[in-house]
Order: sequence, then structure tokens, then C-alpha cells
Amino acid sequence: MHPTDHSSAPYDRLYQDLARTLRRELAEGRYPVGSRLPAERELATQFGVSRPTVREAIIALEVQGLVEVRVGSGAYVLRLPGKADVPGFDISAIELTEARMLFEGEAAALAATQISDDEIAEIERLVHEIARENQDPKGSVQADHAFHLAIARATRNKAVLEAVERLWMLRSNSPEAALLHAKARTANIKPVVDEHTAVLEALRRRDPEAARTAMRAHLSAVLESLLFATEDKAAATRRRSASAKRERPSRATA
Amino acid sequence: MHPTDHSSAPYDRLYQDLARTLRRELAEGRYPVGSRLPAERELATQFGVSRPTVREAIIALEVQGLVEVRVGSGAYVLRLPGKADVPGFDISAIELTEARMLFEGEAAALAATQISDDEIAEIERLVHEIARENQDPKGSVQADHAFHLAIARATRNKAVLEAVERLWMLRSNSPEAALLHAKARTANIKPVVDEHTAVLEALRRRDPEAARTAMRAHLSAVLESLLFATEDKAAATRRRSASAKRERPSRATA
DNA sequence: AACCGAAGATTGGTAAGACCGATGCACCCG
DNA sequence: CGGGTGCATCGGTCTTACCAATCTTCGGTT
Repeated sequence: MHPTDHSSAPYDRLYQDLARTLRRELAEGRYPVGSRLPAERELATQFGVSRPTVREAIIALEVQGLVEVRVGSGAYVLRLPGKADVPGFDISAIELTEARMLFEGEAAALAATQISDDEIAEIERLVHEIARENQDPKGSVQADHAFHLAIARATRNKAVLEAVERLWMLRSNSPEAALLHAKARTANIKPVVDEHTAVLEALRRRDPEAARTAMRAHLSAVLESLLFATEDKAAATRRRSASAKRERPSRATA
Repeated sequence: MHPTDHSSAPYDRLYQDLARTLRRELAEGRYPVGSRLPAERELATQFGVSRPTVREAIIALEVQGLVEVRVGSGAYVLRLPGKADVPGFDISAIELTEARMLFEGEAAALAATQISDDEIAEIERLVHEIARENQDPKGSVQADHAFHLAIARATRNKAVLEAVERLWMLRSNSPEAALLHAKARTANIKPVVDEHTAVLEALRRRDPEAARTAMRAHLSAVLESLLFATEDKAAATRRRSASAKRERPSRATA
């Protein structure tokens, strides 16, 4: 069973099929950046579909930021599709947590310089709520979410907030991530509470370095739990050595 | 007339207009998560447009992950639009660049431990392309985009790539950001090239600390240009003092 | 010969109508 | 009362047509 298996995928609409095909052709370099796609009517006859269908596919690419449509001229390639553009992109819980460690660490540091007393009080309340995990597991998870979002909000930077929000959203989309995360949390409750408290204390002291360190430590601990819970030993060792800041033994350069 | 003004859309296509309207209505809570949007034919008569236009708008929402279309049933709300989904996003170029400074600095550091020789060669090519700004301004901007994306991809972390890609997409949506960025770049070309080269050299040495410092320095310079170009003196001084307080002594080396 | 502008060809934008298959619900039969 | 069936509804796609913006070409003007 694929982890990306939605409850329903019986219907492959033509526009999705065509959009996928076009994305693949873009990735293969058939249409370089800046070049023009064939005319809608041409694509229609070429793929044996009607023009409205072609338009729907092109609009899908346009919304993704892959092409730019110029009236009376054509559809021009803006950028080539990345890994995240192809359907079936699955971000593992490990990758996600690693990214959160990097980004939210910085967010916490910035928040330490911008946070208000009210926001500190709010975060303190959330930490207490998180601590009640055994009594209200569901509420604790929500409080955890609110905790991280509150810190992102305290940066006073909407772009940071958006990015953190986005990463959390990706987590919730992955059943694997949710499962592993829950498993990792229940393994040891007290350390998790201590980690959150450490972040809170750093914010209270307006200490950016301490806030970053505490947040990274927290998410690093989550990451370790994930690695432990994952059977994939190869990936685990690879990631572990990478985070140890050791030089790679790959081909040397000048 | 608008001489040489093909920067953006002088033509607001109906589907974009309708998609914007629907997004706003979603944000206002008119259609809660899980609810069904009106039928396509109904929306068509309601907004005085044809059904293909309605379909294009709905497909735009679908690609954005806001709704899910079920054949024979209707379009159902999957999630509400976030701050960045509404066209009235109010993320300023300054906020965006600040966030990129924080995040892409970390991305560069991680990339330094993971990057391959091929990717280094590719990035080197892009740096050379960026340097040809005076000859091909358009291509230089694209190369700049590719430069930052290549580094994110070199992290081997899809979540990092996704986040960096997302931030860039937000930039391209903001006319203000694009204008200011272009203005800031043209102000001084050579330093920008040097900054990119510094990042490249750090990556070539697989030095995470240097990569982070170089990337932060680059985006910090862009940020300074933006602050200079902005008339809002108040915001400028506020941000400047904030960034002065959160230097990282342990890692950043002048 | 170089320049410029107007007309035709090309391309995307939108509309209207039609038919099909999938869905869902109410009604009717057993 | 329960289950099966049929019709109304909805999205998926096609066809045709016309408009608007753009590009190309060519002919006339300087």
C-alpha cells in the first residue's frame, strides 16, 4: 500500500494526465526555460484532446509557476519542475523534522529578539498544556502545534510564519509522519516537556542563541526518536553521520 | 502606452479573477472545510461567466490544494487558504528576504555536507551566468533563481527544497518584491557576483559554517538594499537594530 | 536602402451548447 | 422494512464560434 494512496484515485482526468505529461517533458528538457510551448490548438490535435482540456492542463502548470501565459503569444517556460512539482512526491518524516530543526531554530532565535511579554505568557500556557499529555493526548498535540506556531508568529515575520505553517501542514498530510511522531512522543514524555521549557526560558531571557540551541535540541531529539523508530538502518546512519558535521569522503576537489 | 512593460499581467483573465473571489470567500468562512462548493453551472450563472471559465478557476484551486473535485459530486473544501494563498498577501519584500536569509543560510550549511561534484559544477555554471547580468538581465534573474534552488536541492532534503521553492514563489508573486529586488541588484552588480562566488567556494570546500555565513551575507546585502530603497525609515531602523542584536558569535565569522 | 505603419495570420480568452459517465438520493417493489 | 432501481444532478469532455491581443509580413514613404 502506498503511503500516498488517497482513498480515491479511480479517475485520471485528462487535464491531469496532460499536465503530468507536459511536466515530464519539461523535466526532460524538451522545452528549455524561456522557450514557448506549442499552441493550444496544436497540443490539442497532438494529444488527441480538445482545446479546453489543453487549457486546463496549461493553467495547472501556470498555477504551479512553471509557465507564464502571454495573451496572443503563447505559454512560455518560467522554470523547470522540481522534485516537489512531480506528483507522488513524498517527504519523509525524517526529512521534515530535519528541515524543521534548521528553520524553526532560526525562527526561535529571531523570535527571542521580537517577542512580547504577552506572547511569552501565551507560550508558557501552551507548555503547561503540553505537559498534560497523559490526561489529554489530543489536546497536547494541538498545544504542541500552537506552541511552534506561536513562536513563528512572535518573529513578526509573515514569511517565517508561512513557512513554518507550511511545514506543519506537510507533516499532517503524511500518515507516516503522524504515526512516527506520536510514537516518538509517547516514548518519553518528561524529556519533551523539559525541551519545551528550555525554549520557553530562552525566549523569556530574550536570548537568541539559547533559543536556537534549545529549539534545535528539541527537534533534534524528535529526529533521533524517528531514526530509532525507523527500521531503515541505512538511512539512519547516513543522516547521523551527516549531522555530525564530518567531511564527506567523496571525491576530493581542488 | 506601456512601452516595454510586459513585466506582469496587464490582462486579468476571468479565471484568475474568479479564483481570487473564491479564495476570498473560503478565507471568510463562507465554505467551511469539508463543505461543497456550488455546482459549476450554478457558479457560472452566479458570476456571469461561462462554465469553462468556472472550471479553470476551480482547477486553479485544486492545484493549490484548496479543494478536491469528486466526479459526479462536486468540489469539496480540503483546507482554508493560508496567508500566502490569498492574492492580497501582505508579505513584504523585507520580510521575505529576512526569512530567506535565515532559512537559506541553514540550507547552504546542510548542502555543504551533502553536495556532489556534479552539483558543484552546475552551481559554478550558474554563477557565471549570473555574472552576465548586463548582457542578459532576464537570464541572470533566472540563473539566480536556479542558483538558490540548486543549493536547496543539494541538501537532499525535499522539505528544505519545498520551503525554499515556496519562498521564491512568494517573491515572484509580489510586484513590489520583484521591483525592489531588481532595483537593488542593478545598484551594484559586482558585489552580488562576489557574494555568489563566496557561497560557491564554501560549498566547494564542503565547509558548512562558511556556506552559511556566505549565504547569509549575500541575502543580508540584498536586505540592506531593500531597506535603503524603502522610504519607510521607521521600519528600516527597527529592522536594522533587530539584526544587530542577533549576531551569532559562535558560528558566524565576520 | 532604411524606416515605419497597416493588414493579415496566429494565438490565447471566452462563450454557448451538447453528450457522456459517475454519483447520490428518493421512490418503489419485494 | 430492506434492498434494488431509476431519475435528477454534477463533473468531464468535445465542438464550434467569435473576440482580443500579438506577431509577422509586406508595401509604401522618406
